[in-house]
Amino acid sequence: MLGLSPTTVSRAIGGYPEVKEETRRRVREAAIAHGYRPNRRAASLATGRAMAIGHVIPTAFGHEMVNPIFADFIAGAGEVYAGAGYDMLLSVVPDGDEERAYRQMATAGNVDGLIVHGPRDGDPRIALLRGAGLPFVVHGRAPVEPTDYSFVDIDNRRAFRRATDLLLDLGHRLIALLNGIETMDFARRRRDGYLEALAARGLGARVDLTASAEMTEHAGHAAARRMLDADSPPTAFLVSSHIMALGVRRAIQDRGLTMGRDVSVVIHDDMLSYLANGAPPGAGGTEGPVFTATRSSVRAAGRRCAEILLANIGGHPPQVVQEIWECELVLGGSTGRGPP
Amino acid sequence: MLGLSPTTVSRAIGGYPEVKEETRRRVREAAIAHGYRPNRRAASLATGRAMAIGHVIPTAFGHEMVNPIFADFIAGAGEVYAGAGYDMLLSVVPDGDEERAYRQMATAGNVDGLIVHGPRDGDPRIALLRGAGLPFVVHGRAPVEPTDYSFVDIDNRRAFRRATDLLLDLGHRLIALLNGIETMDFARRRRDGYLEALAARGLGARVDLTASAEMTEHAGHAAARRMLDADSPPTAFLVSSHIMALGVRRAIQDRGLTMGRDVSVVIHDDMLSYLANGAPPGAGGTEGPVFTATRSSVRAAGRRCAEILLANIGGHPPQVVQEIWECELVLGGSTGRGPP
DNA sequence: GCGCAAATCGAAACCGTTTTGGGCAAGGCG
DNA sequence: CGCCTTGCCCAAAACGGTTTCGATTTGCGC
Repeated sequence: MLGLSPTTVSRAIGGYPEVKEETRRRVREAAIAHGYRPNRRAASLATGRAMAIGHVIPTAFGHEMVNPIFADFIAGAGEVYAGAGYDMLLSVVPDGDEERAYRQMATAGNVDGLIVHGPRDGDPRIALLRGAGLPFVVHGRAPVEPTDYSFVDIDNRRAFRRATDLLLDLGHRLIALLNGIETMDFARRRRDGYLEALAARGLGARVDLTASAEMTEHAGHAAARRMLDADSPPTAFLVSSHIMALGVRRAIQDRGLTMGRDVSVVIHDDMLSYLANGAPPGAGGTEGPVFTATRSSVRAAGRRCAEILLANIGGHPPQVVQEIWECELVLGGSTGRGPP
Repeated sequence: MLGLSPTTVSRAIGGYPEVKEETRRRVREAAIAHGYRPNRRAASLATGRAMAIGHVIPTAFGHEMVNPIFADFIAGAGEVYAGAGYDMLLSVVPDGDEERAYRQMATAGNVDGLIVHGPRDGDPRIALLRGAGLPFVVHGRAPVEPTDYSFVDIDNRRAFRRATDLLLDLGHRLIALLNGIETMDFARRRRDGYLEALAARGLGARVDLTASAEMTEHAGHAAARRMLDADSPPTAFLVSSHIMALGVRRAIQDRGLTMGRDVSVVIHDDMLSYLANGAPPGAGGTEGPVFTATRSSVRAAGRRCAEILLANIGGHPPQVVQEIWECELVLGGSTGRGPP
């Protein structure tokens, strides 16, 4: 249309210096006027870069459950991708097929890198990806101390150690732990922190005061109800997720008890956007946090993982970045002194 | 490696008939032995089909909010894509940039179709996509009666009409509506159903008993609290989302009232996997629903949208499929008789 | 006016597939 | 034996860009 070669058009749009400014302007104008945009697939083929990042999100641990933190994590990562011109490729797979999905993404060459979510015991994915030579960043980390890959994680052990210490300091002795499924690394570490705090005061954990389940409202309710109905019920709960804690609160109220007075609750808060713990930032309220919580934004983690991955893809040599974030400990209305 | 041409390899793997069975076997074995997999981008370029579906998920309505129903919707759609060999391309964009994101996906040719989420007043996206000649399916529908595009929606008006009727039948007269943001089509229709039910009994809506906000726990709490503190507070709440209702329940309990006895609540339940309303299927409990609810699985909607879209892409001629699903009305413990 | 560097552009190769249009041998039929 | 089909395979042309290499023009110093 403009009497120019594909070469020049490509260079004009790509911002290369060897085209006259006026030509570039003409090309740009014609492009927007006619809605022309370079075909991503063809460009990818030519450059060898897919300009896309893959996320594999597992669904179901037996049930049809999708972890609600993904929405926020993905939102965070997505912001970064969008800013850098990358696409996000999502693969939703049943829990067992996960490995196949990773392998497929790695070899089919339609992503330049991967984010690995929630590593588990003896997770085969990391070895697999390292073998495939594809850059990746892990959200969380594998149980054995990793040495040579990038990850972003929170200090789960320390967070739950501090939370347990807080409850102990308040005078609680019967502290229940409502954890996620303990084949997941984060749940394992939280349990360790909990046990460590108890042991430091010469206390042992009572088996009937710990539960490990999917982090749903229902599971929280069921476990809390069972414990509250037993002999010598707990006076405090340590709960691994906000959503689970909603079920705990319901169970407490079912029994005619008041949270924060009769029973204390400390949660871990991922700062999900639709589930602010108290007034969300910017709402301008004076309302404090509902739950006392260890907290760390999963959305920020998504952003950070994406940044690290993109840096690893773009800039050589690939840097190994390992970040372990400290959680904030916020005091809310859900904790009070233990029984005398 | 096998002394075969690319042609034959392509046909062997693609399952075309003009290759000897024994050759096909050799190719297959060599492929898995060496981890060969056809490059998706090159294949896409050659065939003209991207083998990917785009989803644009808006973040923030001013705040940094990502709608929690996306996780489940996407999980449903993802199942279908995976089964058909399609990828899912996600674009997370700030609310205003949505249109640009759609246009980009449409013209860059890296998707074969799109799912449009949550259409709004005078939504430009539909016209835009129709112009681009890209197949799409809308989750929800536009306010003006659509004629020629596919969508899957629930009968929001009827659901809220029935819910309101239920509360009226129970003797409630002061019924509050806690709705989503009413520029969204679904929220508009729910309001219509609510008003229609009131009008049918000669009742008008009190402005101070309706609220329209982001569907967060906090917004639900704030609105319910405000209403409960006012003169002649409502005896029942109609709440547009489960999460919002958690805030309502908290507000009710803050006031020392009991949900289901002092104040009734009816919600709309999207059946999110991590937020089962009562015992999730398969849990084997005898516990009934916590909330009385109109309900419809958003995950099923995701599956259905994906099916329709893939059918439209694969089979010609493109069929327009328009489905309006009826919600189930389930009775839970959150509703009781109104004041005498 | 000449030589040389810089600016500007184009031709052609290439990315890794799929698909079209044969080619060649074997087999069936008259 | 010649012809036609069938079975199996390959060469080459797309697909729509990017990039390398080279050509032509322009600018500048002398």
